[in-house]
Amino acid sequence: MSGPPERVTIKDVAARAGVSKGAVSLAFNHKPGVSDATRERIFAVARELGWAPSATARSLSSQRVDIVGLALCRPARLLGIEPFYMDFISGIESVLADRSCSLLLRLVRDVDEEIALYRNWWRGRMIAGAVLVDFRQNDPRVPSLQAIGLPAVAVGHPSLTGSFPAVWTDDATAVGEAVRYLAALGHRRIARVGGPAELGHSAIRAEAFRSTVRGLGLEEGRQIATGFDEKEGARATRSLLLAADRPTAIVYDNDIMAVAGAGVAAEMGLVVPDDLSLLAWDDSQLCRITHPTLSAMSHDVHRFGAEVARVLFEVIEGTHTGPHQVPTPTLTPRGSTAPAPASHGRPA
Amino acid sequence: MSGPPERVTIKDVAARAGVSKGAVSLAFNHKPGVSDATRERIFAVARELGWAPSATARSLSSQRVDIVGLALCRPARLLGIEPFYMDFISGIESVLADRSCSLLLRLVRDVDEEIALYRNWWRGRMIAGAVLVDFRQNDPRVPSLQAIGLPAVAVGHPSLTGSFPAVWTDDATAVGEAVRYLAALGHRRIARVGGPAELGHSAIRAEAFRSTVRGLGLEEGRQIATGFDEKEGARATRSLLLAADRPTAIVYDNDIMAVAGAGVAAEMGLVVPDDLSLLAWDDSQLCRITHPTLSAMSHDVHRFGAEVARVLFEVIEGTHTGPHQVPTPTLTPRGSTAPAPASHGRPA
DNA sequence: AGTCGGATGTGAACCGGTAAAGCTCCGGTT
DNA sequence: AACCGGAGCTTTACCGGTTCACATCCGACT
Repeated sequence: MSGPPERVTIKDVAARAGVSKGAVSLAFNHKPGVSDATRERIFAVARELGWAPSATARSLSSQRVDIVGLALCRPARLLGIEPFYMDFISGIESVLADRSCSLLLRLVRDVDEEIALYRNWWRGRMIAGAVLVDFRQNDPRVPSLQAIGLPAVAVGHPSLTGSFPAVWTDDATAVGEAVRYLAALGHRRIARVGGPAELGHSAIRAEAFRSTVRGLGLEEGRQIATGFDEKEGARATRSLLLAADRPTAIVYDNDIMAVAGAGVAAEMGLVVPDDLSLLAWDDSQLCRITHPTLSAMSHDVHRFGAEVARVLFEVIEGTHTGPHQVPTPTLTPRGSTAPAPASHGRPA
Repeated sequence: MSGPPERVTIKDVAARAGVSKGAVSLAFNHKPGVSDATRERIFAVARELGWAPSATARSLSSQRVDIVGLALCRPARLLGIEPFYMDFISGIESVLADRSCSLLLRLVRDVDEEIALYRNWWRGRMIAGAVLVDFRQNDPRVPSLQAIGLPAVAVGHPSLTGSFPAVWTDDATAVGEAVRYLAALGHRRIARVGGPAELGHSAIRAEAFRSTVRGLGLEEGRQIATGFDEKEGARATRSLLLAADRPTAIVYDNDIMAVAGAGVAAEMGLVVPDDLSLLAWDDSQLCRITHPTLSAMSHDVHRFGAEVARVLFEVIEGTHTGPHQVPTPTLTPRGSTAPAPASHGRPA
């Protein structure tokens, strides 16, 4: 009956409005060269026919694309639960939407797959640029992607991101603040459950933790590197709490592990925060649904994403200036941190 | 120095390989018409020059796109924390990746924006099809998107999705199972904290809950509709537990609200599961990081997403057959459900 | 010897836009 | 009267692929 869809093109609009394709193009791109009357007429016809310019054709001829790419490389299981990314993505989107640009998302298994993907996307002119996350030390993406000239913004400390423009938070300072806060509460044995050792920011935080602890003259705090998920967070916590000289406070590298840690504490009969203080990172709703609520190093992740997107556009347009630091995470005390228990208290 | 990027095109490859554009195209699409020797040579040159066909140009001429769209309409705050979507998306991706197809993601504020977005994407030939989620009763997307002929697969009960092919889980049966399980544990006053009333599956679950409770001769169970987030989940739980005849078991419509509910119970001095049983929905890691762990109606969300993607391809290719039901969520008992407390137990 | 047919390619048209040059009026200058 | 400049369009040449009708060559068959 209706046969193939027979979709309407610029030619149909032009014919119906009694003008040339060029005129329609000018009108739709809000360029001078057509009178207001004609412009109106063209729009009316377009509306009537239900026409919108083909993004494909448009970007073929204009050599511009309004899609940016994001590849996420953590295991799906983990991505699902970590609130960080969705919030981050929504921040990116908030900026993209203004420029009616869209986000191409792909979950990949490893860095090689990620590099191959970006290469295909870029060479295939599918994306105008990309957002790179989860930098490791000597990240292989830096040379590979720089070689193909992919415009990209890197989320991570400038020391890790090569010549890609970086957007980052000052994790070192934040870790310092966290430790000083706990020390002020009288804690002298503080541990840290960190992310994977290869991840660049893990190393930065670990080093900051070590130096702050030392600077304050606290006991050398144990640090455990994990895979960022709840299982490893629980295991690390258990290991810390079973040690003879168990810590009175633990700092976590994300909120999932902190929640899991709270579960372990409960399971071992320790009362949070009386017996043990817990401090999460990447504050999200997750920290507020538990009982007690979790103190955290908060972070406006949405805004972070938005800033990343803004910088990406600068890169794409070639107007990029310097590196961009976004506000340092700040401490949000809630129910999971309290003065150290008396027996472990600060010596007079 | 290097001037503009000067990206390599099919013409460069053809010239270098000493053949015509057409030959290169044939070779790259694995079509007959070029000898093996020539094909090899072309591939070698392409590799040498770092060329990949432009997706833009390719889809302009072939009239096909390898991108599918997904618009998510819940508030970002909520999306971030709800593990469901990331898991769902990763399931979709697992199928898309095989066909080297990508996912275009956008977060929207409301249904109108969503409709406008899909319309633009489709008319602009940006996507080959779309995944529609969160159906409401008399969903406005059904007429609007059907009118523009968007190929799409609907996630939701067929009674809600109009003529869009549906992929759904049998929520009614699952709710029945949940209630029967609790009844078997001796609970006679069971409540339910549901999602937004407008959402189609909320209505379906509510009705199934009502009829199962009635069928088993239990007390009429209170049901509260919420906005799906942790605040409302907590509030609803509080309201249920403060009532004179408080329930001995509560069924939640997702896992976030269940976790929040557990927090409220703790805050009110009720011990889960001794005083109160809780049952979550959309089982995710979240249910395993709390203490006690949450019993839940589990659901292979990843596989669900994969099935959705498969059906979408059928729709796009016009080979779609019947509606697709994926396995009904099954009960996964954990630490948050137990026999009803004696004082509320089943009468002899 | 003549022809048929498959394998291997070529060339040009086309997809649906954009961009830049060109053409036409038309009022205002010189 | 000849000239100019700008507003308002039209024409035309791309963009980088795909596709299809048509050339060419070569061995085989009658």
